[in-house]
Amino acid sequence: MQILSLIQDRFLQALEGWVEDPAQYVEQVAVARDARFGDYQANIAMPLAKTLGAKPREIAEQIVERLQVEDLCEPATIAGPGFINLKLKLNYLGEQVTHIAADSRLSVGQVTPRKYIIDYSSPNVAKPMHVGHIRTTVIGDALVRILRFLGHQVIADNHLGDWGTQFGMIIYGYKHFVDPAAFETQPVAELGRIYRIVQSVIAYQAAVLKLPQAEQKLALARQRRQQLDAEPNADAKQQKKELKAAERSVKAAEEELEGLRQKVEAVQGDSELRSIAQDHENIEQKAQLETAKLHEGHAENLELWKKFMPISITEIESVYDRLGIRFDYTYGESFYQPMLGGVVERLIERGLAEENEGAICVFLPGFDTPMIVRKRDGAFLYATTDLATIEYRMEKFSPDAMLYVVDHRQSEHFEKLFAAARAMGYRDVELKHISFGTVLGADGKPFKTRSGNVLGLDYLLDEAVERAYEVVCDPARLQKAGLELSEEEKRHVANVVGLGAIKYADLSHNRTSDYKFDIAEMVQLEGDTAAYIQYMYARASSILRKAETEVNAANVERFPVMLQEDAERALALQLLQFEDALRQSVSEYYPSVLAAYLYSLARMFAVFFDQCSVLKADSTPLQQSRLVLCYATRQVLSTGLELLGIDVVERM
RNA sequence: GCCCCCGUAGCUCAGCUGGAUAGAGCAACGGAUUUCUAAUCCGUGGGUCGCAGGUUCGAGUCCUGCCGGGGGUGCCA
Repeated sequence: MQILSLIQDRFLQALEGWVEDPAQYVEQVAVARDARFGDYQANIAMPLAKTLGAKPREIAEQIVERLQVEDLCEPATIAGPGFINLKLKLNYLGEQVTHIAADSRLSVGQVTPRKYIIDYSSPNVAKPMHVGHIRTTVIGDALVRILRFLGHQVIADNHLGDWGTQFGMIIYGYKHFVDPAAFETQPVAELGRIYRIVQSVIAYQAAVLKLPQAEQKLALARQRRQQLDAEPNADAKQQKKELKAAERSVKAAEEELEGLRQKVEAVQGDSELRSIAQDHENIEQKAQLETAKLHEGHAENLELWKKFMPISITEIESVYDRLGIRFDYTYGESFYQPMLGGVVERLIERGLAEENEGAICVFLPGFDTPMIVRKRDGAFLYATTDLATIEYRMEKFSPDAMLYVVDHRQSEHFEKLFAAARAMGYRDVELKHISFGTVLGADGKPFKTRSGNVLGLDYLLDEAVERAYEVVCDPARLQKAGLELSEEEKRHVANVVGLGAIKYADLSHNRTSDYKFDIAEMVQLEGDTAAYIQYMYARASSILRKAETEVNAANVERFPVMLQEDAERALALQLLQFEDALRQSVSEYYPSVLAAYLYSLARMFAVFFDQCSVLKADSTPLQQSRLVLCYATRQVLSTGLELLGIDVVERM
């Protein structure tokens, strides 16, 4: 049920043969901004007034005269300068609610299928997953689910970082610091420990080298600021500007210095790390050497890589299992590695790439820096891998679209990548970077612990589930709600609510904005949260369980929907807009549109619940009508949440 | 230097292709409970939509400049 496009079609018919290019005006038909105006509004008389050379209100009258919507709407009204307002008929609304309730697809039509490849999550193997992986994983998963539900063919591809420099670090660490017993019993934890050792020492050694320079930079910045203070410039505006700039560089230098000192302190304050740092000079280069050896096919390193891969992947998969996320393919970087030389050769052959300062570069119009596909030392880069990936995917899957769910910092990379792909001849495929903002901590800076470490994703999920348990399974609350749950059920509910809280907090924000990751807030379970929506689902389920009349998809036709109260009408209208919400959420790939729709639906159900008693309704037909509303709401809520990757429970 | 993104209520954020009096949630205050699960509902207060111009019948939304914040910027991913 695409109610909006249905109404737009009627306007199209009304305008056809009268105005030129009516389609552009029909776009101006939308859901009413304010319910007092009606359900839908058409803002097309004003722009038409100009082209037709008449007064907008007269145009509006003519449109209304030509418009045929008697089967759907009450007579159209004209307001203000020429707004045309429409209100759906009650019996039409009611019939449509019945259709939704009776249909397993909730009256959502099938689209003309396209083939999508969605590239998301893509963690680096052998590095712990952290908060930074939430967005790409959760947004990508939601897009996969929604597109599939609409009838598209979707290939979910996890482009693992399994060939990068982190392996050199682990290989080096394994060769020198492994505790064989620990590796035997707890390989994941031991690899994590090794990785952190090497990473800290690399950061430490780099920091020690940079420290004097950073101190000098700070001193210079302070000096500059003092100078500006002491010698007023004739140009006051210029003076102010320079002073601001000086302030900024002082602040930046202070922060940089502080960061370096923390890295130094992290190692010097730990006797084991301190001695490792002393015994392993230039550990970064040594790790890089191990990476290079791996890439060259060095037997021992390749063996170690093969040994580490399944360990890491098992760990990553355990997180996906918790989150209910599945991929069709996990072709990591290593998969494309044998193709990279060929990609570069083809680029050169076709005149797209050339050597510059020893590197092979693709110069693209509109960019002031080239895309480098082979370094001076012969190594390939991620741009090379990404081009190989596009070639491979086009060859193997010939998709209509490839979406990359990757954070906004890589936008320039994707612009170049797509430009290069176009130059290679891939013109008929939609290539799109689904970029998203940064996850921030309470301080408004990228989410980290005080010590500057990132928190493991597993830990964050545990934390959310634990908090959810405290709130949802608070004994006083359960007693008040009259719920007796076994410990097992409580755990289940906490899990569903906690994981839902994390996913919803992410998905309900516009993906392009940064957002603050605050577990306490998202698991507070009030307001615009997953728990609120899940709660409304549970309440609807509860009513349906208690009702004497069993209402389900197979029998709803027998119970006509009557919409007497405003709350019932508003709920019905919202139910009708489900498909519009789904379509809109994937038109520019914003799952937040669906999240906002579901929250509105849940709110409208709450008002309905408050104002319209179902079990104590005045008559049996009215009760049955309301049961159908509960049933339809319940179905749309659970289906919608499922499309966001969020579960529901029958009682909570 | 150049490029990209952002700036909306005390806080966290919506605001689709320009449309009528800019919306939620949290926090504050006041109401509603012999509850179909009050994690609820109703109400009140709270805004120069960063600033200044411009385009338009109409601008939070589009254009230009400025201020403020963040990110990126040839051999990391």
